[in-house]
Amino acid sequence: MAKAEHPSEQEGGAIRRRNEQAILAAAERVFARHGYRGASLQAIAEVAGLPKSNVLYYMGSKRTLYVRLLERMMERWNAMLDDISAEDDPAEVLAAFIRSKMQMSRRHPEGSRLFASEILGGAPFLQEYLRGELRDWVQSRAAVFREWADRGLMDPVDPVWLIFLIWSSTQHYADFEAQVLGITGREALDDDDLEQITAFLTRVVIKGCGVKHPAARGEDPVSLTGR
Amino acid sequence: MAKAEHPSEQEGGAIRRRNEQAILAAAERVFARHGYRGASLQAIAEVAGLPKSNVLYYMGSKRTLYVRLLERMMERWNAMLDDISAEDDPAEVLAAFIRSKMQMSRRHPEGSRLFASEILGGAPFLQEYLRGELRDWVQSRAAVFREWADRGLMDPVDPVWLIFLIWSSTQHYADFEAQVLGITGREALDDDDLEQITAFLTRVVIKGCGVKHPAARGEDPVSLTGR
DNA sequence: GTCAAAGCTGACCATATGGTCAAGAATCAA
DNA sequence: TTGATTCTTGACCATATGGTCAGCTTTGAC
Repeated sequence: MAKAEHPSEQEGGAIRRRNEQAILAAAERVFARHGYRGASLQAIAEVAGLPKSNVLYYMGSKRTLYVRLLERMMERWNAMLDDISAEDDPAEVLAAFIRSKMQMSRRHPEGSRLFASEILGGAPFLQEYLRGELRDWVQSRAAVFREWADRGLMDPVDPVWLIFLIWSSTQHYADFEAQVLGITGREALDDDDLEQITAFLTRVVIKGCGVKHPAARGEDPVSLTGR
Repeated sequence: MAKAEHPSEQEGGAIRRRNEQAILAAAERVFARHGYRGASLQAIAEVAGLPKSNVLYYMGSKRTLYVRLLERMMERWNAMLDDISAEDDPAEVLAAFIRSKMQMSRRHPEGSRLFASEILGGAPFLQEYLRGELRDWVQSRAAVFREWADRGLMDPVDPVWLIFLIWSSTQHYADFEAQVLGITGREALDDDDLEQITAFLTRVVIKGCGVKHPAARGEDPVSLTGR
C-alpha cells in the first residue's frame, strides 16, 4: 500500500524524483503563463520533454498537479515568514521583510506568477488558506506593528494596508515583469537593479511610516544601509 | 462597405450597441478570470445571455474580441493620465495620481484584472504598447519627478521605481481582491475603505519620498488632506 | 406593403482537451 | 535468473473548443 501520507515528501526512486521535478518545473511555467484552465497537459508535457501519458502517470490529474504546485509555493511562503516580536527593531524587521519578499519574486518568479494567477481567478483553490493560515499570520504581524505604533516607534498606520503595500510592490517585479522590462527597455533585471529597488522600497516604507530607531528615538528616521 | 475605420467607434443600430455592450462586459469578466486561453466563447456567451453564434456574429473571433477589450482598457488608462509639468505641486500631483489609479481599480476591476492577466502571460498582445506609448509616458513623468528632485522638492528617488510602486500598490486592490477580502474577512471593500487606503498610500509615498510643499519648502513634509 | 439589410441561431466541422488502459520495457532485490 | 515492481507510451474515448454556414426572422427606410 502507500508508504507515506505526505505526497510532497521526497520518496520513490531516482527516476521518479527526476521526472517529477521536470514536470513540476514545466507545469509551474505553463500554469503561470496561461492559468489553470488555459494550461494544457500537452503543453506541460512538451516543456518537460515527456509524453503526455507520462505526466498523468506521475501526477494523476491536472487538478492534483496544480494543487501540488500551489502547496509547494505556500511552503516557500511559510519558510520565508519567520517570527517577529514587538521587541525587535521595526526598521530591521521591515527591511528584512521587504528583502525576503523581493528575493521570493527573484528566485521563484514562475511560482509568484502562479500564485498571482490563482488569486486573479478568484482563488478557487486557496480560499481556505487565505481565510485561515494566511489571515492569522497577517493578524499576528499587524498586532506587532500596532504595538510599535503605540510605543511611538512608528506612525499609527493601518498595519494591514502596510502589509499589502509591501506585498504588492515586491510581487510586482515577478508578476508584471513583462511590463517592467518593456518600459525600462531591458532584457532582464540584474542583481544590481533588484538591490536598488529593494533599497528604494525599504527607504520609502520606513521613512513613509515614520519608523524610528529604538535606541535613538528622537531623530534619524532613516538609516538606509545597503545591507 | 465599411462606414468607419475605427471599430471601437460607436456605430450601428441600437440592437448592435446593446448586444456588443453585453458581450464586452461578459467577456471582460471571463477573460479576467481565466486568461485568454482559459476563457471559452461558450462561457462568455452564457454570461452575456446569448448563443455562442451570436457572439461570433458581433465580434468575429475570440482574438478580435480580446484585442478590443484590451484597447478599451488602454483608452481608459490614457484618459486617466493627464499631463503634468514641473511647475505643478509634487504633493498634489502624486496624490491625484494615486487617487485616479485607485479609482481605476475600483471602477474597472475586471478591466484591471484583464490587463494583469495579459501582462502575467507575457503581454503577447501588448508588447508594442508597453515598449512604445506607455514607455514614453513613463519617461516623460520621470523627467518631471527628476526635476522636482533637482529643485529639492523631493528626495532623489528613482522615478521609474516610484511609478511602479504606485501602480502596483493601487492595482493590488483589483488584482488581488480575493486575497484582500479573504484576509480582511470582508465581503467587499466599501468607499470608506478605499478612501482610507488612498490616504494611507498617499501619506506613505509623499512622506517616504520627502515631498515638500513648494511654498513652505522648509518643513511640513505631509499635509495629508482627506480630499 | 415591399424588400434589402441586419440580426439570429442550430447544425456542423476539424481539432484539442483531460483522462484511461493495456501491453510492453526497464529496473532491481532475491 | 527470476519475478515483482516501476516505468513508458501509443491508441483510444467522450467531451469541449473556436469557427463556419445556410437559412431563418426581424427591422426599418421608402
